[in-house]
Amino acid sequence: MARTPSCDKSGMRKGTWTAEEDRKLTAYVTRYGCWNWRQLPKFAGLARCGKSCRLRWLNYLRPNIKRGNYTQEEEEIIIRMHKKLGNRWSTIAAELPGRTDNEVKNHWHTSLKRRVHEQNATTNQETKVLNSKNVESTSGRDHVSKNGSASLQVTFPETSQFSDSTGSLPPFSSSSEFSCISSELTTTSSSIEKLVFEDDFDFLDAFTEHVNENFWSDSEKFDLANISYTPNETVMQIDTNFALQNQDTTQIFDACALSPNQSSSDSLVLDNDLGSFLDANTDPTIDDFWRQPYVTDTSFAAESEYFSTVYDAADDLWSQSNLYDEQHFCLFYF
DNA sequence: AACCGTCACAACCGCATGCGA
DNA sequence: CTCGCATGCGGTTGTGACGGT
Repeated sequence: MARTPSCDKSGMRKGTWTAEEDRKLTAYVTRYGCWNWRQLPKFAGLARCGKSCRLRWLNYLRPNIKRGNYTQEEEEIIIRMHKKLGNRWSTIAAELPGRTDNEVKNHWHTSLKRRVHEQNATTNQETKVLNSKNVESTSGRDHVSKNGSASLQVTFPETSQFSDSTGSLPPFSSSSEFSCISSELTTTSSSIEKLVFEDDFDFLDAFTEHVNENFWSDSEKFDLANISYTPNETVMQIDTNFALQNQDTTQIFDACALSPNQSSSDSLVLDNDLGSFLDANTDPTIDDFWRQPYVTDTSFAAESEYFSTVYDAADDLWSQSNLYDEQHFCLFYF
């Protein structure tokens, strides 16, 4: 599940992220945003490449990441969209709030792919059986039990799915077959008539929207009660225009508090001077995190032309805005 | 207890794409 | 238009967990 930490040629760490690294990355990104992934690890005190930081943030540390087992609805969406789009994992993941493309991809490869394959195999086999029975029987009574009940198995073409026009059927069957049992074959026939064949899984769209609508407001799944966060919006930007235009969206929560930080790995992160910015703010509380004066060793920053530019921009922003008050957090507070 | 195969998933890698200079 | 950089995306790999023998 985890990789053994190692270093590449340039001294960058690779492999499993430690709790300490997670803490540093989370603290930095939630405070300063992902303004430049390549430069970010240097300022965050991480001996990681920017790519690794980005991946770790997007796939694990980012707020509102949904973890744990997939619901049946989620799996149905994945199957439906994969059938429609193929391996476009990011697009598929976009339909599943809180799930990452990496997670969806893994889940597909580890369980859904095989399941779909088995279903298709079953479907093909049943198609053959049904075809042979059709040849043998002219009555259409496929299965008639001793008590008189009839079972009609309908195999759908691979590119089609069914829906119930009455809405009484579940949106998707866990099996590729639909079995309808009735005491009267005529009843069976009328049930079949209710089926609406479609070229795709469009019948699931409404269901999908239903899930999406309720997902973010379900405070029992996530502690969102006091969080104002737009999922598709970068939390913080070192961009004065952005910040000034988005003051209403700048309330933020302390992602440190939400960070899993549950890795059992030993803390192997390489300490360096660049990480010292965190030392003054270890274990901040949700209430006071953004109001704490930001004390850091900026001695290294003077050597960085980029950071100087950022500093100037922040200073300019500071003089123009009132971001640092009870309602908003402070982008920079030196 | 030791070995082995499989599973789950975090993380890496390389290529594609977008964008600004 | 071209180039270089940053980021996004999908394929693949590595590793711990776990169950079976």
